[in-house]
Amino acid sequence: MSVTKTLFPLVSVDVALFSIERDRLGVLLVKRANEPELHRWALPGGVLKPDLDANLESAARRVLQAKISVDVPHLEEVRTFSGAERDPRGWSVAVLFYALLPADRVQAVISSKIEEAKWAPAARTGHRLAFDHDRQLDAALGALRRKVEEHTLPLHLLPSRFTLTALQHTCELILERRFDKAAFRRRLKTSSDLQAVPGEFVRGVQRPAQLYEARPGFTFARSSS
Amino acid sequence: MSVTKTLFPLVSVDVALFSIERDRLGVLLVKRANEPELHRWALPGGVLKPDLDANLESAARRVLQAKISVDVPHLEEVRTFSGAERDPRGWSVAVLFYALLPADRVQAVISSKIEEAKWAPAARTGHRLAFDHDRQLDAALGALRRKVEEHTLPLHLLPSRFTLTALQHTCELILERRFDKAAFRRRLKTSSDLQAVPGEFVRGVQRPAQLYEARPGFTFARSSS
DNA sequence: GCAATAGTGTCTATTAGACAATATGGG
DNA sequence: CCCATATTGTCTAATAGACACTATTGC
Repeated sequence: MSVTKTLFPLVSVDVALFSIERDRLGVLLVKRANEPELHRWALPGGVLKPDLDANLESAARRVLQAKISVDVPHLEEVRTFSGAERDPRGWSVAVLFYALLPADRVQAVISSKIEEAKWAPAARTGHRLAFDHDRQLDAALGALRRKVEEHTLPLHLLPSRFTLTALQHTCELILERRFDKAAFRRRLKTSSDLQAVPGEFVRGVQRPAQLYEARPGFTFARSSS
Repeated sequence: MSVTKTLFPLVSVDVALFSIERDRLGVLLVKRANEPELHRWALPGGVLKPDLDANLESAARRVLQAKISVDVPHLEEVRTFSGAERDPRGWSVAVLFYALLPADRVQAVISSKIEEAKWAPAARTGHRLAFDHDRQLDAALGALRRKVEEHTLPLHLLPSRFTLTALQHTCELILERRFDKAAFRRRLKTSSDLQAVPGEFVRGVQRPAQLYEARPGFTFARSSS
């Protein structure tokens, strides 16, 4: 093992990519094609390349592009995972991001994938993931839920135009909890995140439902500084 | 410049150490003793040493110990700052933490310091800090304020025993906003974070004030996962 | 008693949840 | 008309802020 491995940590990014699929909150898993942890399911991730990446967030976008050919509308840092034990290749730092993908682009991801990939229920994947990715997924899901819990709207998980019922249903899938319809809508009325699309409705065997879209400038990111 | 510099990023940790001093929220600044940014005030920080550090949080603790000989009761990751431009030495990743120091240990830090250090008002230091540390301090202060805003008690900024008035005053200094006394105390009564110390009071020219302490197991950390 | 701060009680405005009522298109 | 779902209204409980009141000590 070279000297650099003990003096420089391995820096990588991992991404928990969330979307709504099969009426649940799903996370994208990829099957590892290399040692270590060959053939085990994992969050998409990759090693930072300073010559290619402007910063860690760019690295995360590059990884998603390389593994599953997808551009995501929202990407946010969660936290780091570090130490000598988490990866057998040596002392490593993984910077975890989560990303949101609109539900209407779920199929595109699977069909354009480069490596073997699949959607799994975010809360219970049914696999033991590679490395510390089970903990990472827990942390990413916790971060997403906290945001929605504090009333930030996960609009990036929806098509560009959506009904209030669809939005409520999305929040319910994330938090695994039902909301009261009247209270939910009352809150949205006083929010500046949404605007109705005049004259646009979804029709069915019932009263037409008004379509809404995100106000220009809407962002899921926290008002950090 | 060696090849390693372009293949491996420089990984370092920076710490915004907060405390209450001179009746305000202070942050500890150290004067840089080396190039680059020689003699400029900065957040204490240092390069990760995989042979010494179990993980990034340990690295942050080691840096505080080395620069100002202090052990902090609370340390929490904020986010990363990364890219080729933030440090003239090359592509770098800085992992930012904030730390809380009890007010009764403020003097000890300054007197035991190894490098030149001082406390400055956290919200307006009065300096342009080295590298991107102005942005880092903004982010750390934002993270601390969000926590207090969502009703987490910054008990690590107080002595082990304190009055409710002192606790309220600390919160007010952090958020730069006054609270209503009755509402503040009502909230604390239903919280499980505090317990009265039976028979312990602070006496003065007024009615004695009950002393409180943190319940065993209290933590300022977020219930992440 | 007086000053000073500790600690409590009360009123009101706001908000969330429960639940019911009304609206409107397709068949 | 009937069904299904959209959308709105009402009642109530919980909570936060404003403000005032009472309590207890040193002097």
